[in-house]
Amino acid sequence: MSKPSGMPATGQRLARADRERLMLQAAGEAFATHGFHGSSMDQIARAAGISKPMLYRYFGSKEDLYAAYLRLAGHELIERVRAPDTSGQPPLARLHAGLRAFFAYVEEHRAGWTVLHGETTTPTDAHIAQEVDELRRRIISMLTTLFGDAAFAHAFTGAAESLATWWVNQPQPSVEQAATLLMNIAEASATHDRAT
Amino acid sequence: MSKPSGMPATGQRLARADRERLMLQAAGEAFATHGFHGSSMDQIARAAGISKPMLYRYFGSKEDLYAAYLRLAGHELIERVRAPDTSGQPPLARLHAGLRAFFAYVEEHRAGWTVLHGETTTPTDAHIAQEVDELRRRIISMLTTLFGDAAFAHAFTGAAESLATWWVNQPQPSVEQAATLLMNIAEASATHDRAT
Amino acid sequence: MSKPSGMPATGQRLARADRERLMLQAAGEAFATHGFHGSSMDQIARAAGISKPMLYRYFGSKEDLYAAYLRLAGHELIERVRAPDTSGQPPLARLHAGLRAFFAYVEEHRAGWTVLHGETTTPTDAHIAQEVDELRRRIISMLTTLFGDAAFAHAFTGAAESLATWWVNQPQPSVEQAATLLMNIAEASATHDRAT
Amino acid sequence: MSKPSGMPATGQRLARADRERLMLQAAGEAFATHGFHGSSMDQIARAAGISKPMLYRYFGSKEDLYAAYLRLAGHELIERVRAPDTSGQPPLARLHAGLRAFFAYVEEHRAGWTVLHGETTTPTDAHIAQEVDELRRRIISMLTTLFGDAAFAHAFTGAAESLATWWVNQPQPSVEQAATLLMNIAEASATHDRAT
DNA sequence: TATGAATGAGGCTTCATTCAT
DNA sequence: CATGAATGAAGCCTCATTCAT
Repeated sequence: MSKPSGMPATGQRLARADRERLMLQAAGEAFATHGFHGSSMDQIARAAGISKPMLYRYFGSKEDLYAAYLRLAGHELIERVRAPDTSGQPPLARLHAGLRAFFAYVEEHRAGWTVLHGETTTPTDAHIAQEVDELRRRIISMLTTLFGDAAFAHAFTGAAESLATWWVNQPQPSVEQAATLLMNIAEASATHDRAT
Repeated sequence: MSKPSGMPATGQRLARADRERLMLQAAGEAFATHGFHGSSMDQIARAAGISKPMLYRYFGSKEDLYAAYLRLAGHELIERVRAPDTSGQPPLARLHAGLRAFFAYVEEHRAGWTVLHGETTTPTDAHIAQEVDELRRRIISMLTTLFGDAAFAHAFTGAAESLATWWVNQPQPSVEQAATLLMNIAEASATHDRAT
Repeated sequence: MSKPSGMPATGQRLARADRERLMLQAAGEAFATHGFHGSSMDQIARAAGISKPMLYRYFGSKEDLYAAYLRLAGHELIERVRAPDTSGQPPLARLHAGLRAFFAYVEEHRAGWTVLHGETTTPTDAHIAQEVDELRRRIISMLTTLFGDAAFAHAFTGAAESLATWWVNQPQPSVEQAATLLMNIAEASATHDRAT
Repeated sequence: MSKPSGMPATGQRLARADRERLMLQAAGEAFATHGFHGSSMDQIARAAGISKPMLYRYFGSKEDLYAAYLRLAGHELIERVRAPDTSGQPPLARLHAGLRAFFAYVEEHRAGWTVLHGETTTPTDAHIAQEVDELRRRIISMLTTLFGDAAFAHAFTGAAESLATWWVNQPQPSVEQAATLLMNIAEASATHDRAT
């Protein structure tokens, strides 16, 4: 019952939360690397160091496991983007902070981003696609308000996504540079629009 | 073997090219709708109105069929983008023409675009991913030359892709508007850069 | 390779009907011996000398295979009982003929009878139970008309079933004796009832 | 271990016998409702309000649990049939009493009867089948002695079983009527036989 | 004692792929 | 050339059974 302190049991018994985290991480890695269909429950279980039935006990089915991972990644991304306290700052400053947070998330959770992004373009499950779409829509909706143009919001989002995916594989990715690049687009367009 | 001219035989014998086109179209439709793993050779064969062994005789394997479709779509896209004779015009005018051609392609070949775009983010096969990447790289490389900035080129490409995917599902998509939006970004950024 | 004559191909290719018959026979043997849950599709396929996917191509699922076998057995039983031309004969004579036919069927198709009888008392599938029940109900309904007593009809049916199941395992089962025994019950009861 | 008297402890500790009874009842309900294969140890444990390892500690395995329940039901049935003191009465009077007791048992222990009857036709386990057969054989043997005809004894037993199973689902089942019906068969046959 | 947590083994099902006609 | 028929391999999922607390 009592454990040394702070650390999960060394044996096979882990606290539910720890186990779950482990499984999700293994699953995420697999999904990001081989895609949903390319990952087998056997592989994932082995990678997580547990047996298949555990996956089913915790998540119910392969699709549910996928959904759980996607939801986790989505929440983490949102958490991250929301974290910086930008209340009271002008819109573009808030955008800048959001972009920095976004790129930071992508850098730290490459698997999460890969799966999220993949789901955006090649939905695996209708039920899930909706949820991911919802996430993306929320972001785009915010940008639409900011820019006053839905089409531009979509373009801008795509720019961020594409840039993130490429940039994270660069030798020396710098969050600041990526964010700044997008800020330039945002500002320039704003200026341009006003000018036109 | 070869037929006199123009019209295919009325019987079962179709010119190899015609038959191939048929299969590829059916395959593309399936891949775009259900994804690679969601499409079975049985379905595709039935949709193409031929038997499964035919598919194998013509394409060798499911992955090769997929690759063939991808290559076809890629070629058509490139053809399209290259078609307008813009020699002698200034770079931005050429870009504008290219964007118009790109959006026109997406509008006309939704399946092709869906598969191409999907493959961009969720590679099905390492071997194939490379080829699609090659295609994308060529485009991005052109843009890099044009803009003088690889990162911006990636962002711009993502903007175009994302915009295309969203825009093609709009009630009244207008090629001109979409192209113009992106031109604004390109010009604004150019201006902005110079200003900064 | 070459076939004697009049006989289906000795190789792997059999006419659909022949194959189907073979599979059903193997399945019936298995179901009768180990029950539905005790029989695996692997076993059945092996016993039928074919591969598992064939079973699925022909029958769709394990339950459907079971249903198909049950239906076949049921039809054969009914065919058999209906076969003797007893039109114009008195009811008891017709009953006698029916009983003879029933026992003959049980003797010749032990597996079929075992599965049919088993399904009567321990339904495997609700959907199927209904069908088998329907069969039994038809028989009981006829007997009810004949005897003018539903309860007696049920008792009589049970007597026949139980007798059949036991009798078929006797060293020298004689259809005639079994049928006669039941006729005695039928006649005696009729007599008795009238007397009471 | 043993508790002072009469009432079980209020805590978790139940007398072994009580606990066992509880488990067997839950198991019987499950087996009667979903069959042997349709009942999972998880379900049974949950229904009994205890944990799975308890089931294993008490009964060893699923089959043993099943066997235990079958044995219990068998014993209860026999107890019941033997209970009426019919010593010194004529054989048919004893038969009548036995039938009444049998139908009463079926009415009160539907689950027990369902499982017993099911096992008669679709044996779950060879080892168990033998035991149930033994039970049935004892009854049939008695009847054989009574009627002087093994075949008739089997038929009669089947009649009783079938009648019982049907009759217990009737709106107003009456033990007396069911028993009387079978007595008629018995007497009539006796009369008939003598007459023939 | 009593249990939540964990697993080995096996079953159903589906494909991509290939014979044999 | 064209195809219906056939299969090996693999994946998802469940369950009886057992640790380790």
